[in-house]
Amino acid sequence: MGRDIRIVIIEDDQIIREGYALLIGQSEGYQVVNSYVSFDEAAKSIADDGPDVVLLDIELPGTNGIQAIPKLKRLLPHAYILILTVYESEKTIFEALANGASGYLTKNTPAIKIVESIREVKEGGGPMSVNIARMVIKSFQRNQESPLSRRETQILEQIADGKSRSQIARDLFIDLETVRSHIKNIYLKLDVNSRADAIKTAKENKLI
Amino acid sequence: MGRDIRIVIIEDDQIIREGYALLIGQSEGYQVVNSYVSFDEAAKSIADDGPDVVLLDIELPGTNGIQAIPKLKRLLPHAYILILTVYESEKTIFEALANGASGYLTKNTPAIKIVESIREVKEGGGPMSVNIARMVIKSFQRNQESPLSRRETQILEQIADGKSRSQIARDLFIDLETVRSHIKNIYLKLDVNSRADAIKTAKENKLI
DNA sequence: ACATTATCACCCCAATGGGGGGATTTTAAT
DNA sequence: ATTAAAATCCCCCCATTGGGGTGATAATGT
Repeated sequence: MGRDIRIVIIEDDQIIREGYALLIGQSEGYQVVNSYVSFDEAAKSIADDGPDVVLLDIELPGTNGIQAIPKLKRLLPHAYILILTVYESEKTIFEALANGASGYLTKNTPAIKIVESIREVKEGGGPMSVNIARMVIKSFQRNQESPLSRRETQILEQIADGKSRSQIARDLFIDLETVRSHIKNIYLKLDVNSRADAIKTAKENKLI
Repeated sequence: MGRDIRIVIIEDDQIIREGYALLIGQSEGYQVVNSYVSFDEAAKSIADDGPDVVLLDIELPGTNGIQAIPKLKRLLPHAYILILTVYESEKTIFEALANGASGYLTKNTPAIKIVESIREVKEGGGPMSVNIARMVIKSFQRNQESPLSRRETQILEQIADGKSRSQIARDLFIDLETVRSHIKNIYLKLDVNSRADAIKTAKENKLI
């Protein structure tokens, strides 16, 4: 097999930081090359550490973990970033993933699973804690009890794609007035009176 | 602990179907209550089986797995659906999750992992194969080399939310003309000349 | 058979969107 | 310190759109 997986840990809590370092360092094929208490500390020399995987906490002094992700990406274009945190808010998770994190583990994750996830992420996987995976999957799912009919949902999707009434009419092979009528009914059902509000309400209720 | 987890398998390949049944039936706390070769077969009596978890294949004769998900949901509002398939196309995965699947495993998944995933899904988790998780996470990630500036990206997001120029101007505390100017530049950079095309191009390239 | 859904019609008018042509200042990177 | 990029703002034009009313009729499905 190849050389050790090089790991850097960024975590402000000393106990946790050293705990991880010890845990991972003991595992065959893993090498903790450095660890930092903050991103701001890490920024100076992490490029020289040349890690394959960065274990990153969210709550950090100074630059927080979310903000740190794109900066790390610039310093280490080929490294994978694995979030390891107690934060479980939907917003935080999606921000982390959108910013380029390759995995998201919560701190209750068993030690073996953490070590395993580091390998997984290096091999192109996307490790997630079970609760995180649930939230991620839920984010894909539509509301089953939508008040909108199929046609209305379809038209609302096109509206969310920025299409004008006439474009929608052309695309669906129906009359302009029909589109208008559908949109009116959508507004009625969602209790809104503009495209923007319709899209907002629809997204909030996962209708589209 | 509680009673056994009740499982129904829908899978057209006899070897695989019986293999799963045997594998899962042997595990402590798991009970395969029935298995079917297609959804159309299952539809008749699956409600009487009262499963907690349905293992569902995608490629099925008649109603395919994707189409079957919402129908299963109606027949079994409280059951979890776990996709177990060889299909790994992005479209299929997202359709399955959007339709209400609670997990997505590929058939190369080790036997132990399958059994574990059934429990996980019943406990509210969202099990995924590593390759699936990678695709799901990737779907959240933005294109790092966006040609758009921050402000432009922000404004394009608002456009995708259906907002008018004046609404955007109000929300960002800038002049209407500034918004106009930004939109012009967005159109230039994306080589489009309408909101709809801008949104389309942006989504295709994961700029928003 | 009855309610929902889908379709189409015509009234009005302010606001919008997109195509031009610019300029200036602030910010960031080198 | 220089310079490029980004962000801000200002005019012109005008066809199209979007939203508010107030309807009708045919198709669909439960």
